[in-house]
Amino acid sequence: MPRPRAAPKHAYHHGDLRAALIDAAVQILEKRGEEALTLRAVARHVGVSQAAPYHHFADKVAILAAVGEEGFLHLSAAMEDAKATAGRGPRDILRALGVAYVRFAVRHPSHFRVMFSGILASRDCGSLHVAAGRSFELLLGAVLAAQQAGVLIDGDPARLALYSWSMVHGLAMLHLNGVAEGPAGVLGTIDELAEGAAEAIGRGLEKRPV
Amino acid sequence: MPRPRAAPKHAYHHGDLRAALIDAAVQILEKRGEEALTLRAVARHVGVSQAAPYHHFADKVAILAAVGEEGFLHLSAAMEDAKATAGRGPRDILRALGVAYVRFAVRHPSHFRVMFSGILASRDCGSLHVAAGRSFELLLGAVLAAQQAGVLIDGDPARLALYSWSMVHGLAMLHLNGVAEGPAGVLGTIDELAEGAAEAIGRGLEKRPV
DNA sequence: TGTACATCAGTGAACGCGCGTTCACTGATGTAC
DNA sequence: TGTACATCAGTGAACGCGCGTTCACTGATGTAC
Repeated sequence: MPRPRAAPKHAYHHGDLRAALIDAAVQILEKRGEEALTLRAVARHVGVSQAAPYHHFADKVAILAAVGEEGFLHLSAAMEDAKATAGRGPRDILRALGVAYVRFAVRHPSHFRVMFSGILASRDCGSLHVAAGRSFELLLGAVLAAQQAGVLIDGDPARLALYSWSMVHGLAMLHLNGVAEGPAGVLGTIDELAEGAAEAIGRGLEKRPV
Repeated sequence: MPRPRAAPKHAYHHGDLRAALIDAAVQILEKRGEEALTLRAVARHVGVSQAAPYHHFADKVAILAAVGEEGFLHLSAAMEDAKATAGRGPRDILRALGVAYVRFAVRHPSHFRVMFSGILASRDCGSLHVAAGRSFELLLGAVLAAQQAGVLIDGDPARLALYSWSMVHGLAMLHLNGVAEGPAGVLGTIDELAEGAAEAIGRGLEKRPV
């Protein structure tokens, strides 16, 4: 995203402090973990006074919600992308969506963790919920299309979508916790595992002749 | 006025403070969430001085690790139980294990969250890792048995176990975040969803004639 | 074009708070003799 | 059986710390005239 104007080096005004604060929050999470995320640390990271963030976020929860929302927006974009470049069939699209989901989680672990840290349970995060809903609807649309094409079993499409989601969400979470490489040993790259998981759930939900 | 001898209602020594502290930690997590879990709050909850926990846990991480370990032990027990009371076939056992996993998560959400909060990544938690490993080996054993019975596809059994695990883990996590009832609408009880998910992954990994 | 002024986005100091942890201590308990 | 004593498991006070948040302020910016 091109910034409108290169800010003078030591301007009193930052230019786009809000975005910088969100970036800083993500970087702190990435490098030092959830415990280390404080509003003061965020302000320090950007090089701004500790009171400055309050001009952009009401409180600490608000900046976390912003990180989560950004995450869901990126996730939706990644899924749209996957859909656009996937193979022809509705099953190819579903598979691609699943793989894209895991890839997103691996590439943006801090966003991902915030997205599912319970922040969704907070009230007054309308735009967060909108962003999250959009991701789910993308998946739901793909399930519906596959059902209409007759390649997926019948039944509540939201339920099938939830199963697909659960599959890749679980893999992503276990991977992020290092457990996919822990007790299970070396099983392959996360991309391979994601492909395999998407294949497995696709197979589990496909319609087949009796 | 002669007072009756004060009954030793409140003994100086607690009896089993360690266990009481773990219980208190779980209850605080349950009622007030992760943020509220402090060693001082735990001590307060038990009615003991704030220094007392240090006779049983080296630091705050240690008590979390203890909660996690307890969780994995309970999970293993629940899985053993499910295995023992499941139907005859190896596929029935796998399904029962999956359902038991989700049930455990729903019934012990605080334990479950701690178990997968990244605590597994901490060093010096030998017994935690042993307990976690045992759960995974239970699942792995069931996968192996099913493969040997010829009802599961070939391939690295650890990988198939990871897929099964991911399926139910994802469902449990999404449910705990309230998202399984959120965008997806009312899809049924979590038990029904767990059955469906276990069925789906079982179907996805089953061996079938070409 | 110049200027007064409202508004915005920062600053720096301060507040009260609860935290993790340590310390010297003391009451309770178990055991050797 | 009684007792001295080591050990254990508590207490209560204190430490330094960093946190979230608020406040009165001030420099920068945009705009109406």
